[in-house]
Amino acid sequence: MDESTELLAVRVAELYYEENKTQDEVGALLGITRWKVGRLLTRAREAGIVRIEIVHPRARRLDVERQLRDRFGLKDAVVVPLPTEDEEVSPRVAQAAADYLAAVRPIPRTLGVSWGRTLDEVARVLADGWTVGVQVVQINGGVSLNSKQGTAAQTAVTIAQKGHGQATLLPIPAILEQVETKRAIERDRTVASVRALGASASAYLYSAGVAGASSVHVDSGYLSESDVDDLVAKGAVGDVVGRYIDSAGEIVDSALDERTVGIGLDELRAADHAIFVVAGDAKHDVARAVVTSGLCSVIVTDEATAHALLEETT
Amino acid sequence: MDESTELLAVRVAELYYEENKTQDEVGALLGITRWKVGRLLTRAREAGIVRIEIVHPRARRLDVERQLRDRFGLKDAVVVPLPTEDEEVSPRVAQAAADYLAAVRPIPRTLGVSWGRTLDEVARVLADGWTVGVQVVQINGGVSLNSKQGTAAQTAVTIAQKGHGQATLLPIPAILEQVETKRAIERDRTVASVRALGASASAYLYSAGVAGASSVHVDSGYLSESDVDDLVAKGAVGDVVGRYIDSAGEIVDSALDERTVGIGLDELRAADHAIFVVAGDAKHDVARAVVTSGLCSVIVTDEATAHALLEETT
DNA sequence: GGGATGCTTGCTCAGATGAGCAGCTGGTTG
DNA sequence: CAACCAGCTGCTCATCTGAGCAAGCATCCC
Repeated sequence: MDESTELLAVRVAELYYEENKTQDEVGALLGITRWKVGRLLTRAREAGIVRIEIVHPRARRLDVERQLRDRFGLKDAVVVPLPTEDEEVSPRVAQAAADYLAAVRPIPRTLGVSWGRTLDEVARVLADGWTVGVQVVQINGGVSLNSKQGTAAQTAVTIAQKGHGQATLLPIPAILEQVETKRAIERDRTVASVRALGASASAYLYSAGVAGASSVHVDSGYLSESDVDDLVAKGAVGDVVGRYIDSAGEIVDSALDERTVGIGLDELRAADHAIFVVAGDAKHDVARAVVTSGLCSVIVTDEATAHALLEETT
Repeated sequence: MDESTELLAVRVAELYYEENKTQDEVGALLGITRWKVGRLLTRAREAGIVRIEIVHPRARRLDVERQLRDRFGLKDAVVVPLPTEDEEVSPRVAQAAADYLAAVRPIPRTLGVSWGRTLDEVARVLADGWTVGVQVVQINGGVSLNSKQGTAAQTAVTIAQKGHGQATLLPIPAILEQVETKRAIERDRTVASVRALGASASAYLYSAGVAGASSVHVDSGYLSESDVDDLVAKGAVGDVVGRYIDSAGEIVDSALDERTVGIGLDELRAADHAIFVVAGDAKHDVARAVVTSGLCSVIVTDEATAHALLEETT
């Protein structure tokens, strides 16, 4: 588009969009036909001279969502735009996840949930009465070894209460010290029944953690910093439902994995609705591992993460 | 608009504007009628959820222009939007002034110009061949007492050359030390004829200076800093074609004014096209004085200045 | 309780708009 | 020099969209 055409397009756009004139009127005013006006408007939009944006905390990026679905064979994707100011992204992603959860059809009777800061936020912003009579099951161990115990249970309970249903907790440590202890616990009738209920869930909601010193597992005392360093050295990028995976989505340390209580990755991969919620720049690598290895069927994330996933050379 | 309506409006806007669906399709997709879709779109635009902006260095703010015209009884107004990044406004305003000048109808045969940094920029960006056979006349004295002599002449000459016409200069100081000298000079046949030509111009193009230590008059040695301080003490807000005015647009110091060579303010007020170009936050006060006292019939400025003018309580 | 009021809804209809087409123009190539 | 191609122009026609209207609905006030 040469300069004079561009300038004309600007004038046309001003009269049409800011002055609310019809294309006919604009044409008469500038001495051109209404068809030319229409064509100039199209070109102005394509050239980005006219920018139409939807400014709302709960807006979504449908084009990016489609790309994610296509590229990774996802059932669905929800991408939230980045806030303009120095606002946080995680509340927006959490809100989007809550909205998505409330809109899942068929309505999940049984919902398997993981825990963590992200899911906590989701539970908090979930609308009261988002469904009726849901059965929420915790899918991985979540009793903390230090002060912050209870948040894992809190997440599941909140989601259940707001869905006018009930929560079934898995009140055991996420990672045990001995394989034998883990096996013994899993043989326990109560625990086994919770695991079975979890396995039968029609939808799962979970997030991921980054492998590093700030991991929740270090924080809550299941792993030492050096344990995590070892995992990273072996290629770990983060954890999903307590299990550490590498960039290909494979278990990094099978011995550790044997001591980890909760749903298996294959169960997630086989699930109808495996809703993966992830926000923030630190989690791009884990997110990529999860998405490329088919660990989720639905992703809820922010635009920056989505672009990071898509930029990867195919 | 309550929350759920707003959320619906966001979804509607996304599908309509980002996915390019028809209102009918959007309605079908969301289970509402197409009329409701249309109404939601209107409300979304009104509520600012959908923001349509025209991003172009030569875009204008027609709504603000209208307000300026109405409020101050101007013949015309050109308002340029503020650049988003840390770009300068003055090139944009200069470009707008050049565009405006080239579009003035009837085409001015004789154009009176002032000088200064702003007009210099206008001259520089003016399109070659913006008109044919124009007669450009300098309307106020412009021989500098120090190094930068020639820029005043340069401005007029450039505008004339690009308009395939010729420039008539006023090669005498802007302000003389003695009233007698000024009178004597004005009696000179050559000077008088230039003044007469200037008075007969069908359009004037000029800017304004801020009264202060950084004034061009101090810079070029016509006035000392203390002279300007005195003027400010007497209420001067700035100068127009070399003459210092107060916020009411009145001459501040008639003795000084008597020593100032060039067109009189009344001649500007009487002119058909008195095009006033002003950019930058520092000049809001002078701009207000010029505009409220009828010194210009056309203003070319930036959005910030325009808003400053309009905010003033009536 | 009854009526008035203001808001929303679905509709008709006219006006606005985009897709597609044939003719034209200007520049390029053999 | 003629043929060709790409891009632009003005047009028809089908579709899309907004204005305006009457009915439905909830709310408020006496």
